[in-house]
Amino acid sequence: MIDFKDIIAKEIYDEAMGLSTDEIRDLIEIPGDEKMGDYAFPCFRLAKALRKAPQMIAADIAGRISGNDAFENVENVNAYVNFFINRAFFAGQVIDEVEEKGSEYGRSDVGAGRKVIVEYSSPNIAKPFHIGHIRSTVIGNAIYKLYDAVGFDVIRINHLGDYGTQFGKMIVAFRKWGSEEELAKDPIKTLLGYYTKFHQEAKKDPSLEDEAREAFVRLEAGEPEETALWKKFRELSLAEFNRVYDMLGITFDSYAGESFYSDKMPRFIKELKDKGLLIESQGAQIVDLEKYGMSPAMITKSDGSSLYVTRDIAAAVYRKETYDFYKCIYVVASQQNLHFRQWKQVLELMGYTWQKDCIHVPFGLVSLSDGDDIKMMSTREGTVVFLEDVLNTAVEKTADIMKEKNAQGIDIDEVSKEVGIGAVIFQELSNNRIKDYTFSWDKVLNFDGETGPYVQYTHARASSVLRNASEEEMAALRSADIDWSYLESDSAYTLVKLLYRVPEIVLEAAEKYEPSIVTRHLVDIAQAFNKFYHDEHILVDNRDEKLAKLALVLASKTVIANCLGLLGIKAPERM
RNA sequence: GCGCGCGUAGCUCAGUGGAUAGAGUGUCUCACUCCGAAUGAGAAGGCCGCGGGUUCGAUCCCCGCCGCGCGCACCA
Repeated sequence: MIDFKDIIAKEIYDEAMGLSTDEIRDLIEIPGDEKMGDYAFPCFRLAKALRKAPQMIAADIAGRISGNDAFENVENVNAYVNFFINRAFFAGQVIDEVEEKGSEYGRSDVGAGRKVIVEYSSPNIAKPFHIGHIRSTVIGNAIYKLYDAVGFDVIRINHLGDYGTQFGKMIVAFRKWGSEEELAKDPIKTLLGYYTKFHQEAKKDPSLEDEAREAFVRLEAGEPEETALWKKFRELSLAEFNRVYDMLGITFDSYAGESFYSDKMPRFIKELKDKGLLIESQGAQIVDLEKYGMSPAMITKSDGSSLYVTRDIAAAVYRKETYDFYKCIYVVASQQNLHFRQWKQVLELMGYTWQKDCIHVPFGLVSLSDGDDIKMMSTREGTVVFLEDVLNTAVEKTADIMKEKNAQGIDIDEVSKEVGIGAVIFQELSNNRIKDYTFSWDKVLNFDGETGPYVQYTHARASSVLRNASEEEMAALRSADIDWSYLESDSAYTLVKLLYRVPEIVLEAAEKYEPSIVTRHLVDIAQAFNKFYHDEHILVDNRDEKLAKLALVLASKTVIANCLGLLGIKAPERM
């Protein structure tokens, strides 16, 4: 694919500037306003070296460059040299490339031969899969797809929260108030009920907390009764989680959660002791991190049982030894920033220099609106919105809209799932992941404007246009020489430029662990396509013009589908 | 109190050390005898939290405030 920045940098290069072509390349900008050209080179930085006003330098450079096929015009405006691309030439280059690569367009192989682990979703067993969990699940899945797209070998791990004192609580609660029949009917809601009750009762009778810790100690020691209960909770929960994962189209390579590491911890506790890092404090074993401005990392509690950090240390080393990863990415809420800093510091102190390849990818908090108040979701308080309910409601609403619009010849059951669930995923991936947000039914069920359904609609619309072309014309798109000069309009050109940038957008999104970069670009493409669609008639009588425009429609459809795929969203042909 | 993050249009959010700071939504208009109106066009809406500093140039980088959120050893 043609690289304009490269061409421009070589044209601009002059020894007296004191800049390498790479440095020049980095200075090249894409102006916000199309009237300023497609690429622009600001000359402010050269003023000192050349001892000339930036405006003069720009004029000199613009005057020097001429006769390059890639550009229609090069001119200077104030201190900028503005480059105008030869539109027909450019459209041909981009559309041919998309046509040739098809579903591979946007992908690359920069990560070839290297392994990346993405840990995401990681819900707590025996607790509801609520709207807060959508973040790690959907962002993590998109990051997996992005890394896969740029060529890495990706291992997806669902680090289930299937261990810890909370299971002591659950076991105690079940023994005191539980019943098998209730549990079988609606496992998670029932378990949540026990859990909530435990916390209510524990306020009155604090000895319950001790009882719970004791139960967890017995679980960790492998006592049969506690282990059997724990296994039951885990199986019932996983079955429910899988229902949601199926709806979202998400799978994992490993469900090795916290419990998986329970028998791997003694080695590290010994190692910490041998390395002189472990100190006893109030009966517990800790690593002092005061030097690093952090509170201590607790490795074992005074009753000898393990903690989160301990299990994460074991998990990290196990993964390094098992997979020899290039990067291990943890998609976990920003609330746990301190935990990850502590944990990385402990690994560093243990001499594991690869801890630098462990990357915490944080995201903001989801809260609930409660009248005028905004509050956190709390499993303990029982104030949660279930993700499954959100997905189902979105699907129902989509089906209603489709019926309203008299969708005929369309499988409403199938498509309403693709669109409804796509809407929820898209919404989740729209903003920078670090932003907090308040869950709102109105927002998640809005399908107008910058939304998933809008992008999918654009895809369906493009598909519809292509259905109106004859088989012979569709075949001609692949074989015939196309006259790209029919794609020189502003709206066609804006669209072509956005298609062109997709591979670099995908790479940037992967490097920044930021799927919203793709989401935003996708919206831009959809907007540009719709503008093109309104501005110009595609199925015109002139065969050459029709073929050129159809080729652009086909390329747009391909790119939209590819990008939706990267986000884990389907691209329906009709809706 | 300390640490981390956030603060841009009424609301939800993009954005970059550079040209006149952009979308969506909401409000008010306009466009379906025409390839899909879940669409497009237009109007209106801004001390880019406040004050310093660095720079030829700061919404962006640095420092200090203010506001909000999260976190700060026997939860995860």
